[in-house]
Amino acid sequence: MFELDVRSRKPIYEQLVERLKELIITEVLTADEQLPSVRMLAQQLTINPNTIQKAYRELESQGYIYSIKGKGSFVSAATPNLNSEKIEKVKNEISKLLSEALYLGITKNELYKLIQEIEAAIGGGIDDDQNP
Amino acid sequence: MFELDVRSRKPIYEQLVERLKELIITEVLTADEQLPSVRMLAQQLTINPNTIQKAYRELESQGYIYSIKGKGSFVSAATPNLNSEKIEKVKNEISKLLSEALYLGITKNELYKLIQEIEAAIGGGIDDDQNP
Amino acid sequence: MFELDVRSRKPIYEQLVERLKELIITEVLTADEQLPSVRMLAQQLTINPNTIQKAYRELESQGYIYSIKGKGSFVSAATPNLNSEKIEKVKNEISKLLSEALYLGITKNELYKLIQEIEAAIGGGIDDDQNP
Amino acid sequence: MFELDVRSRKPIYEQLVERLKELIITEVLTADEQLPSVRMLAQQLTINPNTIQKAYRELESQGYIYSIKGKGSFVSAATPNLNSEKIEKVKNEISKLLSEALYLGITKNELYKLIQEIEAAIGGGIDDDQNP
DNA sequence: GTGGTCTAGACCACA
DNA sequence: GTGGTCTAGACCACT
Repeated sequence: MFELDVRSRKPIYEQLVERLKELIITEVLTADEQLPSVRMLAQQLTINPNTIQKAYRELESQGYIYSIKGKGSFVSAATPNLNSEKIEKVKNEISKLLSEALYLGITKNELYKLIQEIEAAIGGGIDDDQNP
Repeated sequence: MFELDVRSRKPIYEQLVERLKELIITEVLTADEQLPSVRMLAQQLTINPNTIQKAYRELESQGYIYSIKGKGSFVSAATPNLNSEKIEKVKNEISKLLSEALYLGITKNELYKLIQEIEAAIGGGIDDDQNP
Repeated sequence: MFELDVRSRKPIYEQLVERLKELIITEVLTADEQLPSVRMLAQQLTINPNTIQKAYRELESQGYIYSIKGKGSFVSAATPNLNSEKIEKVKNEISKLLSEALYLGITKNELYKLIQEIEAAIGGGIDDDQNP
Repeated sequence: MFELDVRSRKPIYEQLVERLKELIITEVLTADEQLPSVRMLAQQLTINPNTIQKAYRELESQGYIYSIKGKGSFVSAATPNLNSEKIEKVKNEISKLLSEALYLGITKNELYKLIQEIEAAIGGGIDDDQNP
């Protein structure tokens, strides 16, 4: 479920954050569902509990999960901390990657298809703007 | 020409790599054009020459530029290291960002518009599949 | 009557303390009124009795309630542990929060309004210096 | 400059965050000023560097400072990450404290005076809404 | 049992 | 030199 690459340049805790975000966004993990405990996950992945906690803390500050002392960590319901600043940042990142993609020879059609696929993967559970 | 943000979390050498990629992709820097020398650029940007060199090395390994000992660094002709592996990687990154964007509430239409804009900025120079 | 947010970072017992203080301050709970028993409240809120007890102990040590063995817990008559030390502490906390508020862009007028509102909610029962 | 209470219930790193916020808000530390390095401060306060870093990281995620690998940590220019959600939260905290203050016998006038003082301490450097 | 804090000490990446 | 990541292990607070 969590494939970590300990050799990667990307820090382990960031990989964890990414992976968990993904699971939350695709609703594999649903609202208020309990996440594996810090210690258990640490044992399972054979990494240090502190590293897990760092990931969980980051996810919490980004609004994806919430942690309660003595009880555990849980998935937040929908919308994370969304301020327009963050949205701009994401758009900007996408722009850069898209232009690189086009330069590398990925066609517009492929990109459109990509969006469709992603929407299909997520959209299922949520009412989207498909019926304006 | 090179606006570096010393406050950014992103390492300066990475910013340089990104910016130069951008200039190459948008064909502001054209094939076989000579890049400013490491020393000159370092002096101009008042940053450490090692940092410039690291950026150039990175661009070379990604296939965007090539260096000739004793002469300098030059822009590669179009298509950099075009292995399918890299394309997959970029697609993957885009997927992640797109799904996060949708989760954050950015609409499909906005994403389509983004693609259009980017294509407009680049498109002229590259043959795309716009007329299938 | 007691709306606890199990998702909050704030420990449940602290939420209880806060809520009970509020009820006492706004005189919903009046002097010498009996508080619900630890067990009843625990059952009603479906939380651990130890948690309730911890809250009651805290309120007692702060002078808001008093407990009589074998009889129960009761609201103290007005003025809790009114030592100047505590007043200084509260003032200090307020100062910090106010300066952060101003820094975040909340205007003085908003703060004044806040004070007015709170006084309106409480004021009736306490003699204030509103007519100097 | 930094008076830490290692015995306090409040975690050391939180005390640090508070204190640094205070220094930034009151403009003792000004925009783009360099903070003491993680290691230096750790040595000076005789606490573990990780603890300092935790504080710095928290301040960064709240938008008060920014850190650059290899260079140091610096005070952000003015406005931190201000979303309306956070403002509401601060207002709420203030409300609670104010009502407790009034209950403890602090008068409205004292509170007004407190606001004036704080404004004086901060306002000096910034143009406030005193001239509408 | 849960999460959270802190330390000591190692090693990496950046400038 | 700077910040950043990670580990091993201790101890605390909450339920």
